[in-house]
Amino acid sequence: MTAWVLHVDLDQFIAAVEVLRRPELRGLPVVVGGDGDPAKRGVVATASYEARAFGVHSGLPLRTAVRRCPDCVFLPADRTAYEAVSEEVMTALRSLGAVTEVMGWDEAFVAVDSDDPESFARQIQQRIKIATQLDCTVGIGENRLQAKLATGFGKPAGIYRLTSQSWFDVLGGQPTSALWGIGAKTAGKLAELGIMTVSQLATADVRAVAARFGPTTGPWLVLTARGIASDEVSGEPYLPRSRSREVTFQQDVTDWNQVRAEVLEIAGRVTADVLAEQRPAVRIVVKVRYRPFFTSTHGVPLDQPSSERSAIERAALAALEKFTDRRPVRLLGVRAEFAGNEA
DNA sequence: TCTGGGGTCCTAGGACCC
DNA sequence: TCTGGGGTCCTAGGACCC
Repeated sequence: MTAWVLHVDLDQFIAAVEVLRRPELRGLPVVVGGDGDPAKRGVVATASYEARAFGVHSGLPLRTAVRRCPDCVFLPADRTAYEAVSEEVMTALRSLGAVTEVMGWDEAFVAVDSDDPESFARQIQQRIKIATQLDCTVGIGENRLQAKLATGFGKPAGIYRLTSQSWFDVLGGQPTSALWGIGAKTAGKLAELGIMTVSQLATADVRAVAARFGPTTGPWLVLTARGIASDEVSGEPYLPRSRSREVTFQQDVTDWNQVRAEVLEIAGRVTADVLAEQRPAVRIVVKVRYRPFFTSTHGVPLDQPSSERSAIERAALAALEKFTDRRPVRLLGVRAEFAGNEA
């Protein structure tokens, strides 16, 4: 028996949920995001494969998406619906009895001891399909990193195994940004060091990378390129570190009295989230995004841990007072932070 | 005709203490 | 007298991910 990590990833989850409850959309280019009006500020949350053929992808501004695909069906994001289906998916997954760590609405890691992990992966796909009619892809690896990256090679609806044996054959020549946790910025900095590919990063001088990225991140980058990572899958309940709410205004807010009023409104919603969490907040952070797109944050600790609306509102206003710039505001956010998890 | 919303983790720099 | 060095905590920002 060998210990494997499986990464389960639902295929175009949000679009698939929408098609499920509106079967007439099947086969059409569907774009979900914002409140469904592509003339407004907002970005694409998910695009169906048909919509992707028009160059529409997640993160794309809705206004750009509608220009690229005027015939796409635009739908509002419906968190409640996705959370409900996600719950069904994860329940089906857990019913197989393996340790399962949920990573979001549409992703989970599963720990499996088996000589035939592909067989277990097929069971996962069948169980989820029966429970929800949804397709998923399963990546198989010796650790979380390998499993996570394997999934990308199995889509859609497939199974793919990536191990230390095959790691460099599959990924060695790929750009460093193909790795989980390396984005455009880090790839750019690595390129300045002459490191372009996964193989080059894997064989790079750790000290040189650490000098550029710090004593924790540097060695982590090199290990990641070698396919080395934790194989731990936690079945413990998830404890959030923070809860936040934010709003992008359709028109920038210029009146600072209105800014204060909006912060109070958002703080009220955050309070509800904190109460639902049944753990007191210890710090409140306010985020302001000014026109055109400059973002800044300021926070204040609470005098004592609290879930009281008045305390959270007071702290949010105190944090807001730290902002001296009165330029027009396009986004406001309020975040409540919980105490760290003591072992 | 720009650039959502909800999260996590790491780093750098200043404050503060001995 | 013109200034050390280490450690820790806090804050703001950066980067990444779904």
